[in-house]
Amino acid sequence: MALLDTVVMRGLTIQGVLSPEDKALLLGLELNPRHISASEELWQERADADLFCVVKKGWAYSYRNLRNGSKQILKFYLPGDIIGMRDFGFTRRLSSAAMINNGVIYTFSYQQLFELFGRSSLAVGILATAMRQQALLSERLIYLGQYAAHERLAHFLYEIYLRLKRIDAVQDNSFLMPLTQQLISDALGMSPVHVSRTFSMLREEGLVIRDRQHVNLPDPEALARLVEFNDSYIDECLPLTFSELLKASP
Amino acid sequence: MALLDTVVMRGLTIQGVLSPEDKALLLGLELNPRHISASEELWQERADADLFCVVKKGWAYSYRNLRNGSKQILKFYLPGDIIGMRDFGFTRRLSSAAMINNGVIYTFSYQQLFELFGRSSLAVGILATAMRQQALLSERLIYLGQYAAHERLAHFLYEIYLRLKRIDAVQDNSFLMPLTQQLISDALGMSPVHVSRTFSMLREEGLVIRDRQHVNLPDPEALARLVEFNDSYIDECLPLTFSELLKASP
DNA sequence: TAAATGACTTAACGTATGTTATGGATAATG
DNA sequence: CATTATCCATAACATACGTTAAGTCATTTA
Repeated sequence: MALLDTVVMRGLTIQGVLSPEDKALLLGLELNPRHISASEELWQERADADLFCVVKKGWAYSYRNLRNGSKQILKFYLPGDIIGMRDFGFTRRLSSAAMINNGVIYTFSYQQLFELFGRSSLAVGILATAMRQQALLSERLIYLGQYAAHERLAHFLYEIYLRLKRIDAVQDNSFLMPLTQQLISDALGMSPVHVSRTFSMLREEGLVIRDRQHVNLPDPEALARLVEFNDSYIDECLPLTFSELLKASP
Repeated sequence: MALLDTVVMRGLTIQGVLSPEDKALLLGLELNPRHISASEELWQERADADLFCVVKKGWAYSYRNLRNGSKQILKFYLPGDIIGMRDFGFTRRLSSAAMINNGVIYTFSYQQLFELFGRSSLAVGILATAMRQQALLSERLIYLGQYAAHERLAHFLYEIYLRLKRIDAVQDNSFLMPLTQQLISDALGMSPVHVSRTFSMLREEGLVIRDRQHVNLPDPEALARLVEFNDSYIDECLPLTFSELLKASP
């Protein structure tokens, strides 16, 4: 019932691509229906990520509480939607989730999902990559939604800095960034003129020194303090539980 | 070399969870290095989605051109990043992609990715679900970045409308939406007061009638025309090529 | 029934950001 | 070398949106 009710599984079923064994697998999953009352939390940010749910009844949403007191909602979940796939491939939740009104959900452990993959480490790795990309995207969404121009630009530069550092393209806190201010403005949802203004601001505060494509961050940690940087989404390792499972399998 | 260079594969390798066969599989992939010059396009929105790439050298970006002449950049790609996973599970590209400076990429067909999954239809289905979720998120990012309040709200309402229609929760263009304006404001990145103002605007234009949780869209198509609604990301079927492949396999 | 609470509307005012314009520096082109 | 285009900085002005506040209506609680 439950997992088969979800949108994609329905798509697969309709097209007849699910083998009888696959269907049996899905139908054989343990069903744990939970009744949740309005505004009750399913989990909090940073909690252990070990399960996902299918909404049977009611609306839910996932969100991030921000330092400045505001919050950004990432998604509303309607009946049939899957909550919590986002965190597959991470050890901890990247966002909180809560019911909006009274409802019913079915929960499934990541381990069950894992077994659906036939313990193929490649498939798991690819899904985890995809989820990490999504985490980057979510982070940008949060910044577009909730922060002012200078915070968005600071966050952007710090993200680029971290990603370049991972591939050894940063030396002495300097790196090459082949982007025009026009491109940056198209990414951050602001006008090119305001990107220029904002760069000037950051320069005056001694946070960013830039000459054409050469960018220097005199004090990256100061930038990181200015923005609310969630470094967990950069982390590149699969949860330990996964590697244990994979190693244990034939 | 190429796929193994990517971030997650590196993670898997380090943790020793990739079996020798998996590694052989990855190493055995055909390598098609392509030299791409600055600002050359990799593909355009709505082109056939049949491959993804790994960036070896240079920067690239994916973006959407919008009706109002602006564009929203979804992501910058640095060496080691994978471009084009986003569209796995769709028949056509949801966004364009282009190089920023001169560079080199390796291309892989979705078919190759497909075979890495051992043709497990479940694994493919789950990845496709995940990619569809990501598409929804991208769409929201685009709206947060580029559109004014009334367009964001209109887009939001139309998305909810479509999603509810799919689960038969719309009757006579009316549905129940258990959201406060506070929640909507947290989702759309605007103040609750401005959500109210914007609802008034849409009401005066005869686009949205609302009484508490009851929402009526007298003319959904008019709403859809107001916003630039990309309905391809709602479509729930796997590309036909995939189901053919799956059916053909044992 | 009265009081209190929460959701919403509308108004007044302030501000961050968009828009348009101009000039200067650098790079590309003939 | 001259010319042209591109990128960037800064200024003046316009506006969409945030903030604060006050008032209405419905719902809950006493």
